[in-house]
Amino acid sequence: MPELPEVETYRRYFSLTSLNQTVKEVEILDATILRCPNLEDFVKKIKCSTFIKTTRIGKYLFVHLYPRGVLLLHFGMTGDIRYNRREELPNLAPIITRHDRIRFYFDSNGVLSIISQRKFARIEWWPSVQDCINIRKLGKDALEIELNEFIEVIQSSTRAIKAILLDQHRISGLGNLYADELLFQTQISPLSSGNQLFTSQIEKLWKKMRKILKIAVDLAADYGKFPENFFLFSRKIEGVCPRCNTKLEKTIIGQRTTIFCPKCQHR
DNA sequence: ACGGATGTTATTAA
DNA sequence: ATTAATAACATCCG
Repeated sequence: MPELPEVETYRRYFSLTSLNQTVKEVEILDATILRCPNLEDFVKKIKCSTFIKTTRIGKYLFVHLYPRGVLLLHFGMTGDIRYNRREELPNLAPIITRHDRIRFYFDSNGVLSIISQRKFARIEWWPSVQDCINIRKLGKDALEIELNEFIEVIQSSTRAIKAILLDQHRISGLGNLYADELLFQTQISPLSSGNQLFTSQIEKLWKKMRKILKIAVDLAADYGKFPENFFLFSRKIEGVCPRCNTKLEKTIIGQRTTIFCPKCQHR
């Protein structure tokens, strides 16, 4: 679900289906994900706008509006988008549409639905992408950050490396699953302090991070198609290390369940 | 029935 | 300023 590769996949889907379309109506099925005090005001900003471009930074998808502003889509723990022709909607099974929260009806006969099962998603209007990044203090995207910046981010912190990787203010895009994947593939303990890692280890992390994310993006974040040596297939609390067969350990870092091999991933 | 889940934010405290 | 711990958000799944 929605870490960087998933959001990039949504972005591509959005671009293929909903770009250069003008919003005729905004349907609010559940306002929770808007976190917006004034729904009318929100609708007014979107209505009659055209979706002209998409940008993704980390787990955030931005949709540029003509004539003004951008729409931020964040999916939280669960979420998706789905495009239909208007006449298809009534015929869709309830299990498909059950968690649709917001719908954009275009002046073509298309409809884009924003799905959020747990309502942890957020949709916000911003004047520009940069305003949003500045105010939310969003870190560089995991596929954009350069090696020297990455080294600086890691080495300037005493925190556990896993907590740094998950901190969207430092690097944006990695979530719990990919952070564990990355640390396993680089054989680095999630408990290692950032400032205690060797530069060579951080360089390895950076290269592997790019590699893993690119593979995932190329496979449209479809786990079923991932290389079979990926850690996520072994990442279970009762699991064993695919490399050495040692029982995997579980701990909590950065408020998130962390699973790693105590033998392969040295501190 | 209860605990946990791929995410973020506010609050509080050290 | 940085870090860490905790709760909250809302729902589904096993």
